[in-house]
Amino acid sequence: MLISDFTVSYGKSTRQLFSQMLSNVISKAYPDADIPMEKITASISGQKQAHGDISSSISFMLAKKVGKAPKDIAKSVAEAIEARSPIMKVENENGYINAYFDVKEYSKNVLAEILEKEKEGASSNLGSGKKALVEFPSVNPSKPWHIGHLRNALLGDSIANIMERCGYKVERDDYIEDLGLQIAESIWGYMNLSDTPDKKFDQWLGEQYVKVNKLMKEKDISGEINGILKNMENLDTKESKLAREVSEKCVDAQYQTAFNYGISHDLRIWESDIVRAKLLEAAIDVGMKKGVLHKESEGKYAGCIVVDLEKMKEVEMDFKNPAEDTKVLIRSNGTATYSAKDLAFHMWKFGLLKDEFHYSATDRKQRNGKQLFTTAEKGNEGSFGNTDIAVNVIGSAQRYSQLILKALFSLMGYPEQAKNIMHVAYGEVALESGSLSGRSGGWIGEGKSFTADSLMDEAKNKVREKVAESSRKTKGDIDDNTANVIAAGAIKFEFLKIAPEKILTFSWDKALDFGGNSGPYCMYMYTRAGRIIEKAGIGIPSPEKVDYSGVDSSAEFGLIKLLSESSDILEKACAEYRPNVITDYLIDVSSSFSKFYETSPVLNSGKLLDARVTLVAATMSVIKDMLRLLGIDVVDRM
RNA sequence: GGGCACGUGGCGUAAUUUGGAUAGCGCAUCGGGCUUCGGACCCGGGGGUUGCGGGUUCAAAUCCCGUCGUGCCCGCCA
Repeated sequence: MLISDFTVSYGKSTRQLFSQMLSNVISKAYPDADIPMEKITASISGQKQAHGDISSSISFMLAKKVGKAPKDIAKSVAEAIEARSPIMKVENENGYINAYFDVKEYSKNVLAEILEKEKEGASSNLGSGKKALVEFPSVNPSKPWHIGHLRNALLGDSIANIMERCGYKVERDDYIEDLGLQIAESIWGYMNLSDTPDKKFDQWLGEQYVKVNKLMKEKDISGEINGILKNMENLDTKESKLAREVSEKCVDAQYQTAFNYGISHDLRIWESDIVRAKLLEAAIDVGMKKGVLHKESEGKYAGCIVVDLEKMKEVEMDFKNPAEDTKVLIRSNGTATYSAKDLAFHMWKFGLLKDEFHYSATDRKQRNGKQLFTTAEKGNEGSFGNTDIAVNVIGSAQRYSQLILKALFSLMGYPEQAKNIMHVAYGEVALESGSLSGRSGGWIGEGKSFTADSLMDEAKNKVREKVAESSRKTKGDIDDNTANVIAAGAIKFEFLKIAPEKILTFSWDKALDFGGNSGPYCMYMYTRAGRIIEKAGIGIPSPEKVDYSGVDSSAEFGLIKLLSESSDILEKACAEYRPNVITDYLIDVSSSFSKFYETSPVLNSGKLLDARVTLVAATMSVIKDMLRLLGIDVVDRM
């Protein structure tokens, strides 16, 4: 039987085997205890510990039920268990039941599995048969991406990668709000300031936007801007056409940044096309017909279409926030609030409204090689939307509005969809001093600006510096593409290793520190490993034929056990929408590998050569694979 | 006023969702290691009452109650 015939990874199947062994003994010895299988499985701790290779704390739970001491239970259970490969023996210690692996057998199977599935990498069927639509970063088309937008985009991109690997059919969408006030202000500047674009368009536009906002404080131009805003909403006006044109130029410039970072999308969705497709009217219509929304005839909200928040409390338990009991969806002047637009957009996402979009393919190059589509005035039908899960990568500041959205879905009779709106609420990116405000231009900074572009430039400079100072063998030379890959890897890792919900306080020193727990550290271990394989000059032995009986050092077997967890790590990262699960694992694997090669020579290891070369190859495969999930490439030399 | 999130050595963080054996790692600091598979590395030392106070439990960073601090949110802004 091939390793790849296992439906779950070898590491996981070994743990399942242990659960089963425990369950068999326990159900016989303590038939009245009624311990469900899940409890047994949950009692088994991971492989990164000193007591046995895996261990269970189930005796403590049993102790209460059967009125015996945990130690005695553990002893009797451990003695009753019949070992089955790869679990070689089971012992009790302080009430815990510890299993020990057959090192030879376990090593062979783990490495064989990794090398057999080299191309596929870690895998899971968590999402098979389901579609997930991941929306990110949905930046206003009036400025360049700053480091806050970058955090959003990196989270979105890697979550999309992770879900894709878990079997979801993934669509990556970017929602572009080209009809908002910010754009009206930009357009005013575009029409009234005599500047001409002399740099990357998003940068130029963003700086101009800040100028307009300064000007607004000096003289009253808000009337003119409101006039532009109003005209923009009518799609036939020259203001509207200009807004779309300027926005497109800006988004194209933003996507140059995305390209440099290796972030890709499937579809751009324009707010003006949502208006064109009349999604909003359709959504409000549904809401009215279902009696969820109604038009107020008197009082404070006379003339508005609103939803009663008291009703929402019935469907959404967490909904305790609002000070008022009414939420406006359509203003008395007929324009839509953010919540209304969000409702319509999400109904489209779930295929609850007829898809009236026109789609057209762009010729924009993407790093993933896939074609980027856009909604457009004219175009074809497409197979977008119709998702099972909507993953929204949006700042935690918008928790409340995301909650309203979910509650609206519940009220309108879509409880399943409400449950499947996943808000990946990430903490803001803060500066050590000041804020990243777009309006006041905090992102421009003093000296270095806090844009994704300038971060990349700084990181590339740092990479070149590092190469020049430390490398004896690469002659201090590095091509631009390699510098880009390393710089992007460093930045991505740095951002993704912080748990999403935490505030990320940006500092140049930290961002450009390539030592310790960093992307370059993992990449470096990969290149070192590559050189070892190269020098060994025996290719990669077939794991089936390798003799692992010499594997005994804890560093070596520890690494092998760690490698066997990659699919579980993938699944955990996916279920929790937390790429930092993967960065942590990568640090573990990389430092484990580092310890291994410091202590265990490969090239002069005699009989162990085949086994160790195989281990090095498998480690490379896992590092590369996990980095790929984060959107990070490896390099051969650095 | 109400809601949500966060609080872990000097600094940055992991483990909290699913309670388990000695709270893991990086930076900084002190001391070691390149004629031995590339030093963006490794080894060792010092540094923690996991904000505080209670409670539950054989077992609490983790669960419950209270409290303090920080941030965000509660609009006919988006």
